[in-house]
Amino acid sequence: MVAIEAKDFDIKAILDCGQSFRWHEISQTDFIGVAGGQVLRVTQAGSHVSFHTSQEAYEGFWKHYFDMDRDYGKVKKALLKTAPELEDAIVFGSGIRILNQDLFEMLITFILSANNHIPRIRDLVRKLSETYGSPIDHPWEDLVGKQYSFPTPEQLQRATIADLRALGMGYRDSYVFHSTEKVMENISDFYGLLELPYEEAKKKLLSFSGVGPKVADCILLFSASAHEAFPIDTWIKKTLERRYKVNLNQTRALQEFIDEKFGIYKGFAQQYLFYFERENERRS
DNA sequence: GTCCAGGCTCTTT
DNA sequence: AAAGAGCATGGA
Repeated sequence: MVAIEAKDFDIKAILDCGQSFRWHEISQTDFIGVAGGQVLRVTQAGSHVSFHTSQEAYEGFWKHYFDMDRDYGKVKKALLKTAPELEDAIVFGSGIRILNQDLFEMLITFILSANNHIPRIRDLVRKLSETYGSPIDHPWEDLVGKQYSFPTPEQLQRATIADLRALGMGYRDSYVFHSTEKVMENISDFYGLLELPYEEAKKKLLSFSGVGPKVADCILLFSASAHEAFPIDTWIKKTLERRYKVNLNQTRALQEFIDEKFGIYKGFAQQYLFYFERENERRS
């Protein structure tokens, strides 16, 4: 087990802010989930965070996954400078961190997210993993059952469009199928996206079936540390409209407003706003 | 039954 | 460039 003292770390906020769909909430301070072919349990008591895994696995994978090398105090300070009115959202989501997840997993997951509810996205990702991924041994089966890795491109290529439709993903079946096919044409080129500047990477992602501006931004933000991405979805639209009285139809003007308001850390701003907006609606 | 969801594709102005 | 129709599925 790896125990650390962490600043700016709230496991519930991190795993419940819509960036990952592979975690089980045992309690608000106890989560079990899958990434990188491993199952991890994370428990938290105040600033005391325990990763129930080996030192090697933590250093070699999870530390980067949870973005532990970034100073979120600095991020929040920079955001508050240009957008002081964000304080309520930043305080509320103070422990959010943006995960570094697998690029292919984000591609497929966020294709599935389009025009869909979060619980159903979670369900589809689980079914995909159980059907095409690999089983992983872990000590918490009594709590969360058997766990499976998210399928690799090779594994997912075994699925036909009809297979995918049968899982319940609706019309997104062909998007998933064709995007997987495109990834398989040149896997190293696909993962090379991670090294490209944001604009170039986004342009490439937009050529994938089922990937539009919003989905591309989510993929880049959650797998490529592209914090200049600002995914604009239904929740963010509501927030921007209410807080800033912006005109959502004027795409260019909106983009300029976002750039100026949130600067180079706009991806983090988006996440604080998304979490704040969604959690407050849940309670009301 | 209607509305909507971390929107996209395709067609028409 | 911008706007509109259609889209599988399931929860509210």
